[in-house]
Amino acid sequence: MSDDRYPFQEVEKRWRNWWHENEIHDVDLDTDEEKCRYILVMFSYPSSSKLHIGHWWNYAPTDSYARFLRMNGYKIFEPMGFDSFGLPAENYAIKVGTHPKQTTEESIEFIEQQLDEIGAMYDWRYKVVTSRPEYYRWTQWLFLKLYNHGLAYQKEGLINWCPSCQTVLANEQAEGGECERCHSTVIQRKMTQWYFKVTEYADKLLEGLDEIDWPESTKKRQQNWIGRSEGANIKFTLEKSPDKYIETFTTRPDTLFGVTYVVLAPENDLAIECAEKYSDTPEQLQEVKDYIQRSMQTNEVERTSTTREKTGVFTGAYAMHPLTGKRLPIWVADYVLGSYGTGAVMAVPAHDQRDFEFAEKYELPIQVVIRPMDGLLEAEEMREAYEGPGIMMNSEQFSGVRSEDGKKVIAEKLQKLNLGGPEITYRIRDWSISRQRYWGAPIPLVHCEKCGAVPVPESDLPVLLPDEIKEYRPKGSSPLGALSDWMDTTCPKCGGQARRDPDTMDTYVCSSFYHLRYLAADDHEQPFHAKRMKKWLPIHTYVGGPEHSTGHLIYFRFITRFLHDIGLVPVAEPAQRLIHQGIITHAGSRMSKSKGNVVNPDTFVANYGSDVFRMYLMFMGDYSEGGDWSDEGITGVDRFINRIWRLATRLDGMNVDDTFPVKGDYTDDLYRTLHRTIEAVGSDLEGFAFNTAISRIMELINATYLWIGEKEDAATFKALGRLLKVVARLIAPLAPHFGEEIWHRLGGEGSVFDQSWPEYDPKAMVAETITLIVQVNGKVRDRIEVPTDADQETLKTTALASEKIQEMMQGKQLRKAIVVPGKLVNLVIG
RNA sequence: GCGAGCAUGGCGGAAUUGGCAGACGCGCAGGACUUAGGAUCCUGUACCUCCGGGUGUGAGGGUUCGACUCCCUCUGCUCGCACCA
Repeated sequence: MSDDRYPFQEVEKRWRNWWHENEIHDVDLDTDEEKCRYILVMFSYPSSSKLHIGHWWNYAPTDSYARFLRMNGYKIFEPMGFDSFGLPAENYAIKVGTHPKQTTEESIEFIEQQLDEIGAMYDWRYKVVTSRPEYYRWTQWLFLKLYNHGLAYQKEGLINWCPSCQTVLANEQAEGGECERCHSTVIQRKMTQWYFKVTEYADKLLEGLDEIDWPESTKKRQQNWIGRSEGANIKFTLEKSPDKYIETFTTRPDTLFGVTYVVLAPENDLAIECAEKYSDTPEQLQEVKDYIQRSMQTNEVERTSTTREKTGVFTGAYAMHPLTGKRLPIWVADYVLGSYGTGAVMAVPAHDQRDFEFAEKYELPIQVVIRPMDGLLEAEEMREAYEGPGIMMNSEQFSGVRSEDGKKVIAEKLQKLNLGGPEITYRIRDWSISRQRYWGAPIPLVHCEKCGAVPVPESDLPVLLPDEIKEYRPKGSSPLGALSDWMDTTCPKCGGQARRDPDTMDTYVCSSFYHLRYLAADDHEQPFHAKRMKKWLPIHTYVGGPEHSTGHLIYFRFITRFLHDIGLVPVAEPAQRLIHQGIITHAGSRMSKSKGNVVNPDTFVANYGSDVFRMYLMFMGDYSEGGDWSDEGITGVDRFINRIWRLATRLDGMNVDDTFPVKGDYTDDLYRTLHRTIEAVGSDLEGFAFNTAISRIMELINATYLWIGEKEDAATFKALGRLLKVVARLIAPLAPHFGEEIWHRLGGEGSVFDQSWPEYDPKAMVAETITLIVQVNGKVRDRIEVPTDADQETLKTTALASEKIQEMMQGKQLRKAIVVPGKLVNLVIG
């Protein structure tokens, strides 16, 4: 390593210390400043003590963006904290055989140091750590608020159970029937659990999507996840017990006359009841029981596979058609889900493919009631269901009505008969939040024999998670349940004997309000800080992975809206703009230990420095698309930094004034490039286009090298110094230590991050001449220098006057000339 | 199965939204400096070529004076959703 190399080790350490000592990153949350922006990146969970490349990819560019805004005159709040409760932290503790509190606190300390190495502007005075009592006190407070507003409730129901993690999972954590953490197959279990009524907010969450600047794909995913369906609720009374009925939900009430049977989900308790009490053929009971037993054991993935052949059994009972009174056999089949709608459907084989397949298999009748607008439909000739719109037929007085209108009319008719009516159903389920694990916020509730479930009074919060626990490993029920000292308590209502709720809360509860808590992290008296929220919310830009689209990003919108509705938070939507980071691959595939292609940031930070490492990450590709890591590629950024370094060190000992570069001191070309670069870097950074921002600065430096050549005179150096002072500001957000170093080396006063972003002059970006492209029949044939302000006619005649063009025109006719001012002339000849 | 996105040199990737394809970087080649160069600086680098030019943005077609960009068909990859009634 030669002497003139940029000494990043010393420089980076020096500036980090200087920033800390001079409180450069401290933000005054109570400022009166108007221009304030809250920039947030999703916090990390300390599952070990090392930052991986994904963390860098997430945090460094976000920080660069925040620094850029700061230089544009904004006060920036860019906090960081730790999502330290939950499975990753706990599993790590179990792996190393140490108490989770200890491993978590140690990890946090290490990670904090490593985060510091990134050189981000975090103001650690506003750190949140979700596993500390001063934080989870408010997690519990939130639970009580939801409880008091009727949005937290307890019920027995089927839940997702991960046999390996030994805990309940929310639907969002068990997508595809797999545990989000360990990828074990999730099984269904009946348990009593606490739920938050996110379903109550389904419509509000959908509507809110229109107001926010989030990726369309993410909005779509949330829409699908919430899954709003408009339709009707229809009741089918039981033949043998007319006061009882089966409730179904359908989006196609217009097909009601085509119902030929009714299907119950195996989970529906009516199934056994029908077979037991209302069956014509009671001997089938055992068969029904066996079927239900079997399908309950089938796992979710298998059961919901679309390719699987449908199965079912007849219960022996019949229901009555609400309008015709016809007898309809009641079946049990597992293609009907217990968790959606009412857990029962009216089957219309002619107009629903699933019912069609089932009817074919079990030889149930197919009744056509909708015909296409311009055709006929015969049941005997059908190969598949007709699911399109059309005209109602075989539907008594409704025949001839268009199916779209029929939906409404039928639903209204049923409402009059008190046999149903219009209904909206959602796919989203209430959020189950009880976890049978140790490392989480205890649910602030006690169970009293006399009074039932009683919330812990707010003044008694936090309900501390006991440290003294021998066995915190999961065992199927909460480890806290075995701590009788902790479990036994008195009822806050009657003072009698009571037991605590042994479960802890899902960590998504912790992260559902952390963005609000950051703003009051120094305040231990109240959960939120009204004045600061008014100033700083909503989050201007929120950065995190797309994998949180239907988890955290729904919960944190839900909780923010809830708190807004009860008047505690000034905004309904937490984040105005959302940006997803892409995935960093290596050698073309995702990094994983098993593939052995994991890139360790520490190695590269040690060899090239934090700035070069973060800048190469940003240079690799589009932020939202990610990029492919290359061990060789990083040398390009390293060279680039050193090229600037060598220019700057030429000026050592020289006094550089603060004058902005003056036109005549450079070649016109370089001067123009300077202004163009300032403009482009600014707009690129605003749009998170770090890769092109960096390449622009590279171009400027390349042009500077060509301009300076061997020149060493004082005037040139003076001009170079002024130019580099602009470069220092341009590069500072991307390479903070380096930017600060260059700034000071050139005699800059104060932190470079307190300087204003350089201004460009639009006039200076325009050259006096442009290269006119002359095309013949769409192909480039000549390039001519012309004055920038030449009018269309001049451009045309200039093009026609070209020798090359004259040659090509020999014996041909000019048919048309398209002139694009400032760009090209296309001559159509033939 | 349904839906979305993507496909550009040896490689990572640009392209002001219909107007010079390949910016910037890696790699490679040549030159300069040098005891030396795996440092640095400069030049070149899509492909073919009879040196006139011709061909090129996954494949095929279309719209247009003009298409990486818009439309249709197909192929491949990535990611969602997946019996939601």
